[in-house]
Amino acid sequence: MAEYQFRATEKKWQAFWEKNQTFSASDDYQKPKYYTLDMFPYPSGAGLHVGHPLGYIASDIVARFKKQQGFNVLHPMGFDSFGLPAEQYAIQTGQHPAITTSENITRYIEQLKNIGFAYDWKREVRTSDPSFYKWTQWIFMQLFNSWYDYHDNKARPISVLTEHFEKTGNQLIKAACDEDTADFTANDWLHFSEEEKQKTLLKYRIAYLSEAVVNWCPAMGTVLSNDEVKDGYSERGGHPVERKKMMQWSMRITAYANRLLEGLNKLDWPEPVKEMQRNWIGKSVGAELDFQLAEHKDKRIKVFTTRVDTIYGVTFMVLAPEHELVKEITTGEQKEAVEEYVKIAKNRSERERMTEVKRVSGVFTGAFAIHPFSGEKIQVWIGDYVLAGYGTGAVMAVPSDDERDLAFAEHFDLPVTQVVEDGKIINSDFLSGLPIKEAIAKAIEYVEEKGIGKAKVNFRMRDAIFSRQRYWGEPVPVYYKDGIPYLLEEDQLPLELPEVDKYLPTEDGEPPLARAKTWKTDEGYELEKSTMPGWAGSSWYMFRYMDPHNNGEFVAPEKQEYWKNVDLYIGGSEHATGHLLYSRFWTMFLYDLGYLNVDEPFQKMINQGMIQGRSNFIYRVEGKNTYVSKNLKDQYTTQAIHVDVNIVYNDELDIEKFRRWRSENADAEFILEDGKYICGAEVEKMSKSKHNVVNPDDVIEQYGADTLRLYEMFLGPLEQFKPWNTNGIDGTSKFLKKLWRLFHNDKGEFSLTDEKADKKALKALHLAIQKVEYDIEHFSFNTSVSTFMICVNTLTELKCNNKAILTDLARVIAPYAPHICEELWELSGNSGSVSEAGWPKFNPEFIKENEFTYPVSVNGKHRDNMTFSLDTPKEEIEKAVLENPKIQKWIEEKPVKKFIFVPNKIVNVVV
RNA sequence: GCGGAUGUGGCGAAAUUGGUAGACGCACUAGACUUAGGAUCUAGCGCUUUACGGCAUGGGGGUUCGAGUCCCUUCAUCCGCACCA
Repeated sequence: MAEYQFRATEKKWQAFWEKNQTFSASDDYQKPKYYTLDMFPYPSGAGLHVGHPLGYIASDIVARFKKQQGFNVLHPMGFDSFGLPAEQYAIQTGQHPAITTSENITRYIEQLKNIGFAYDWKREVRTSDPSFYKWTQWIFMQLFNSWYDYHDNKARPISVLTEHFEKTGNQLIKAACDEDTADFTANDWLHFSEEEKQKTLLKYRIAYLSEAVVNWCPAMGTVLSNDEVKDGYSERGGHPVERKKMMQWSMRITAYANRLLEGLNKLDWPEPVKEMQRNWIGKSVGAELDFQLAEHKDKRIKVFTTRVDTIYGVTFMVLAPEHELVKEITTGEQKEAVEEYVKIAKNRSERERMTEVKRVSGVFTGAFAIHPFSGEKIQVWIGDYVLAGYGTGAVMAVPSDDERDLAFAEHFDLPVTQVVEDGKIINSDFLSGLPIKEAIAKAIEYVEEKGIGKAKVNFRMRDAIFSRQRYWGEPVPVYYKDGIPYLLEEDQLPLELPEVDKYLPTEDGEPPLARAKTWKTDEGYELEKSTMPGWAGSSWYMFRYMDPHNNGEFVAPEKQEYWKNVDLYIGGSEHATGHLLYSRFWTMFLYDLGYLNVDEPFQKMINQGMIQGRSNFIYRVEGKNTYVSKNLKDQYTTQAIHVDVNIVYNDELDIEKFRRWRSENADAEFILEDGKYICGAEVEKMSKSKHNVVNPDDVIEQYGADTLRLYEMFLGPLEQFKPWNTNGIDGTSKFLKKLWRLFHNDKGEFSLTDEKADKKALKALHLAIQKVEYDIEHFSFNTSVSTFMICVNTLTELKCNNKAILTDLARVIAPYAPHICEELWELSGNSGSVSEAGWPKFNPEFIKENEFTYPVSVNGKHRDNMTFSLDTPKEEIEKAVLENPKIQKWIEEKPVKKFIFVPNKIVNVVV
């Protein structure tokens, strides 16, 4: 019998789709649109493993399904191709990252095409391509040229701001700006020098230059992330790292904090991701208070608190060691101790300081502050549990009500005053007796009246540092004149990466771009040497797919208006606070300036779980080239060794392949159980060194792309993390063979008839149609595969060869297993792609029952099944049930208390 | 410490509104067929019991005629955030 030839068939249809551009999205604005997108991958040198396509398969199913339903589907793929690995490879080998990256992308595309995705490859984008990053640079220019107006709550051109300055100075403007921005009048502004004007504007620009604290590694000449610093030394190389202030580009994302928070409510996203973003933004409502210092009447310590009501419980204050007042207020006898403490704290990374909760440390500055309410003198300490970067870098300590303050007070024997009892304020003068909420309101009122402080909303989120001292990223389109940054002209974009001799920083610590022969404008001005971070390109790429070849705009307005935003976004939840927040920020910004008609990039999102590796082990008898099977290993002293999972089947080692795997295995000996060598197994991350990487190409070679697609979906719920295990794949492979046989007779000839359709067969088909529609709506792809299996089994049993039913079946399975369904569709006498054949209409008539088999219970325990037609009245059912001897047996002549009858569900007799 | 998730056969899992727990698949067992295949088909497959039954969704308790599902409590595993004032 002719079996299904998956290799030839899959290649045939992949070529067909490519030739006919079956999945190219048209700009047919009459049709309803559907935009489904995968988080684009970074093309790593290792290629795709079997875990990568999980989310891609899910979105591909949705894309194909929507296309069959008549939507104009946009389903593109591209590459996030700037990044560190290519740069590090370049440092080691001298190969230009562009070459490495392009080779990796070629491999990725081959692998992706092999799986048969319905991507519109004509729209592919690469963030490292100058035609793409031209627009990343262009967006940076818009960010530089804008400020955030809190009055209208949107970004506006910087020209509007300068007009304001010319008329009224900066005092009437509610704008997002640096903390230290001084007031000035229109007259002041007019008399500012060019330099002063530009420096002032920098404090307002959304993309701005300012000093930021970074982890600086002098030996490597680079900035390191918190992650790369361990105990004050670089993770790689072990060089000392210091916290250093550097001029860095930043993004004023904090201006958007409220909108980023509010916007979450209208998004159809997984609740945990929204929650993570809410926590990251970290809005807290409270007040900012000024504490006057006892010895320096002109100096004040500003604190932020959410609990003004506990003000009478303040018994001391703590400053971050980096706080600017520390030096000024420290008294002579405390000077040495304070300096010592500051020095130690400086060497500890932010992460360390935040991690070591239990270690209480601090030093008294010798200074006192005056309590603004009671007028008492309270001690001012420094302690590294207070972070310079959050709030004002100082706290009013309320040890009675805050655990950390209490630990500090107990450790240093500082006073504690109880101010809250049973949710009411006590020992607090005019606040005493009030519930917390009312006390907060009253205290803020009082504070504002007295000019001690004001109500304030504080955010945990900080502005995002945008500079990277790296080579393989977008150059920043900025040059410097007299130390002031200016933008290039638009027609100078893209500002392409220069050639450099090495991809390392220079000896004096400048970024790699400083190595370029000329990194200057035509007028001879120095260009910016840092590059943009990885998230720059990925923050707007979803709009580029709408119009990927446009050389005059990042996207044509009419195209963006049609495609709007992404209807369904699929990717990992690890991007919850990075990529997903930055893309929302840039989208809102571009919306404010009128370049987009949506203010959110991704309407709906789901997170696919990661697929982990499943490693296999063999057990080598110590000192010998002998391996013992898993269940006998306890009889020997053994050493577990990772074995390539690709030569193990259902945990049984293929000994012949093992002998060929490595030369030293050729004469290995084996101690078998039941004639087999059984391997151990463990779930670990997929990695080359653990020999547990499964390449989709190998699975496809052996089973076909359709089997891989079905199996990945069948593996379990999409969102769940799960180990890859090839053991179950035979099931889906068998299913496709059965599907093929359904269309063929015993001799293997294709044979369908036009005989009248069997009712049971119609029911089986329509149950499947209904189920698939439901499952795609609910992202429950695994149960759809089960439904297909049930349907095919039923139709096989019924010996169904009705053409109408089976061609409909091919249309229903097509989104999941497109290659085989295309072939069956064609064999059935149709031309063109099954993806253009529409979606079969679900008819509830075919699955309608006229009787129902009820589980009959007594006191909730199932005792029998009874079948009744749907129009049987309740009384008749009750009579029949009570007369059923099997039921009577359990009632035992006790009186019936209640008769519960739920139509189409259950019958329960309570006695 | 805070937050989130998850816990169901030998394994992956299903159960949409509280209504016959374990669909579907893997593995396993027995059988059939055979140009011997990692093929196909049939039957069985949670535990326990000769059987009728009884017991089972991490443990304990509760609500309900009825709980994997709701509530309380507890344990375990995984993930995220972390002195956030």
